[in-house]
Amino acid sequence: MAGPRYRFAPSPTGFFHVGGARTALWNWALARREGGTFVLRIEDTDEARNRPEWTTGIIDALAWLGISTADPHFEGPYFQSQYASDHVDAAQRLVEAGAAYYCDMTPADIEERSKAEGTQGYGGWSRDSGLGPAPGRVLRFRVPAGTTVVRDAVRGEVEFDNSTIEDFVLLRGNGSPMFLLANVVDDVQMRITHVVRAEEHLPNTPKQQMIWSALGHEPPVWAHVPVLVNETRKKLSKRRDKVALEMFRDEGYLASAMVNYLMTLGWTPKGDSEICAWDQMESDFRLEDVNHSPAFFDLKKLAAFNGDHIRMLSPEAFVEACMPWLTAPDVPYPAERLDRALVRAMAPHIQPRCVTLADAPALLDFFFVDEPVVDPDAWAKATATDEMRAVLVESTDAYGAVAEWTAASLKDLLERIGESHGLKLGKAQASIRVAVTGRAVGPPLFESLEFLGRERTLARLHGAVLRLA
RNA sequence: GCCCCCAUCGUCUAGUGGCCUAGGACACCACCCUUUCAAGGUGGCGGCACGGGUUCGAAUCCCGUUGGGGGUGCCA
Repeated sequence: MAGPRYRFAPSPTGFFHVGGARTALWNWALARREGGTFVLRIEDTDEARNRPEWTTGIIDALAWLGISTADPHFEGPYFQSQYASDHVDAAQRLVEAGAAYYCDMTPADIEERSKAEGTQGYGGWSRDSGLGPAPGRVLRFRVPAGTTVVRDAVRGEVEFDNSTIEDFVLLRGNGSPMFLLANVVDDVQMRITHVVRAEEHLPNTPKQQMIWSALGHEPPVWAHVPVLVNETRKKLSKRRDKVALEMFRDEGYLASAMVNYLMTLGWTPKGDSEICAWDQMESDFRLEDVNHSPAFFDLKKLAAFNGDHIRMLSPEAFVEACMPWLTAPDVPYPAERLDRALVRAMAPHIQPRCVTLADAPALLDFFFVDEPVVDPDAWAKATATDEMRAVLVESTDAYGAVAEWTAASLKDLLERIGESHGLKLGKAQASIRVAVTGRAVGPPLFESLEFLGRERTLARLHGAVLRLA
């Protein structure tokens, strides 16, 4: 496919970082809207190659976000490790062009010498020693005098004085290429036109840009987007923070909500609402509009987005999305007891009560268990007074004799019984609710009773009346 | 140390010299609605880091200070 080529280059670590997810999404939106290509290049290491599940994890996570390998705009995955010989070849060309030289100083040598001279870092001491390649010698880039200007789509022009950049290492003493070199060589070879990545890479960009030039190519369009931070304004880290996308997926966050939240962290869609569909965001997203400052990854706001997106689902789609949670191993009923039609009927009552899909089972499980597990505190509160107990007993009798088993008539009946004891509906329904569902809170009671059915409701009420004695 | 980036309510942001007595969203609080809990509705709390300029006029432009973050490895 012609058009711009955006590359996304994650390194496999066993989980997919939410910050990486946002960068992927922004690249994806751009590549698609501009009729270009999203190039996935896995920056694998030895460890990653021994753990293929790390790579499939990345692909799965991208797919969950809607970044599909089957899409015509998707290209890859490539693996950096496959191109190691190209990296070394490129380094050779740099030597021939005089843009790189060999250096035999070890880190200890450098420290000693800089200490002696009272300077900082490597001073380019081997620049003109004319050393050839040999084991233990590193290849360094000969940083030219002058300044390097990085043209960045989100930050504008960033100028670096080359004298502040030391002659960095291209090839290690054992001949293996450094990340910086490998990265550029791959980008050149894959004809990458746009590099959109996290801000932490900005200080290394002049180095990469110099390699691009030394290799005889125009550098790509750079774009350094702000990092995601935690409440202490530090870069999100796996140790302290919840950063694995997979974890959110497994906890019942909707992909659409995750995508919406991530897209709008550091960028705002045109319209008057930040709750926004993918197509809209894809057509609105501009690097130029991305914020310059780090953004706090706010779990509460994510939760709010998720609730909104759950409510936006059609009842059918909601049921479908909930199924994995409603049939999970830890659910208190056998999975085959789940009544999908019943869930569908209850869906409008369940949706506004879910922050995540994982909340659904607790709102519905009383339908599918033989006997609900009664929360003792809730029971005690709901049967605390003589009036409340009387309501439970009388409504059990009345429900046994009711002609029409509908939410409306059940409500009507209970309302009257409650009034005769000076209780409003809110109080009067409490004991019935706990008796039938086991909990003090849940979906609307009378609708639930209607769907539960006369027989099962009455059985639970009789059991509760017995427990009163 | 040196280099780079950043700075609007607690948080995410709108804002590109007059429309700003700074708008929205999340969170929080109150009230309304109500069949518990939610959802929904209405309202409230709350911010341009500081100091100098430029200008008739600055959240917006410039300089400095302070604060925060990142980079600076034979890590990726």
